[in-house]
Amino acid sequence: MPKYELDRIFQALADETRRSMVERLVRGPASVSDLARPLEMSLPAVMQHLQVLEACGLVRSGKSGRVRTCHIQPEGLRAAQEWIAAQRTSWERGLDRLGDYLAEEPQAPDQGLEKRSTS
Amino acid sequence: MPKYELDRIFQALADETRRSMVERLVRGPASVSDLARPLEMSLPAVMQHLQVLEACGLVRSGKSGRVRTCHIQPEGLRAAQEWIAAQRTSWERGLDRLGDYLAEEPQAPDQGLEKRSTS
DNA sequence: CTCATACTTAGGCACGTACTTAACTATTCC
DNA sequence: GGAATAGTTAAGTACGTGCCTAAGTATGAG
Repeated sequence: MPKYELDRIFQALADETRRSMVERLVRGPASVSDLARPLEMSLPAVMQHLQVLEACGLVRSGKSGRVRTCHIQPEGLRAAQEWIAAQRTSWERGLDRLGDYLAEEPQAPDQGLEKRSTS
Repeated sequence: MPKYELDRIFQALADETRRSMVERLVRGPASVSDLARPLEMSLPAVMQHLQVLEACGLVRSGKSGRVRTCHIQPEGLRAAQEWIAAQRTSWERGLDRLGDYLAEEPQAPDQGLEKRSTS
């Protein structure tokens, strides 16, 4: 799991066309033409989006005859979701600590753990 | 919730610097200088990343005196996480259907619901 | 063999992104 | 008031992204 994997995964998901390709592929495998049909753009453009999705590991594909069949690889989605979940958890822990602080010390506004411009 | 919000949110998260700013901000508010200190880049560069995070609604900030204090706005993280969760759910439903299919019709390989090249 | 299908490659263009340095504005401290 | 602090604006550069058209390759059908 290389360090810049999340860069590439989020980058891949940052495009409506590629998200719609993912939305299609979670329902089952599809050929390149299947993916291209609803997308008002040229086939080479679809191929490029597909390459982005493959480069970050979200999609895999293999060729059989003249048809390339694509299927999703859900591991990358899980990694992205987990990063977001970790941030939201951390944020909620912060709210809890704030709650504790307000509950425990309603009249002793402690100060001294904060940022002091160390420069 | 405009249609291209997810574009901007995923785009914002597709950068290690901005993710590290989010990781900092989920632990509590911070000034621009606080955000910049661990980031080996100029202050204007940090400002630009901050603007990206604000433009997609992940962060808000306000100025008091000469200090701008930034804090996270978790709504966007939730929206991104939910899109991913929906795809993963859809994918898992597909696995379930496949399991049902294999369990119900182990010797009658039904065909006819699949993609037929309609072109 | 011949033709249509299903990609694939190459090249090019417009625009976007991630920085930089230099110069400027507002606040706070002495 | 004058200097340090915190942030902001402007302009420029290098590289990345998302499309296109045109021309190619490989496979399947007749």
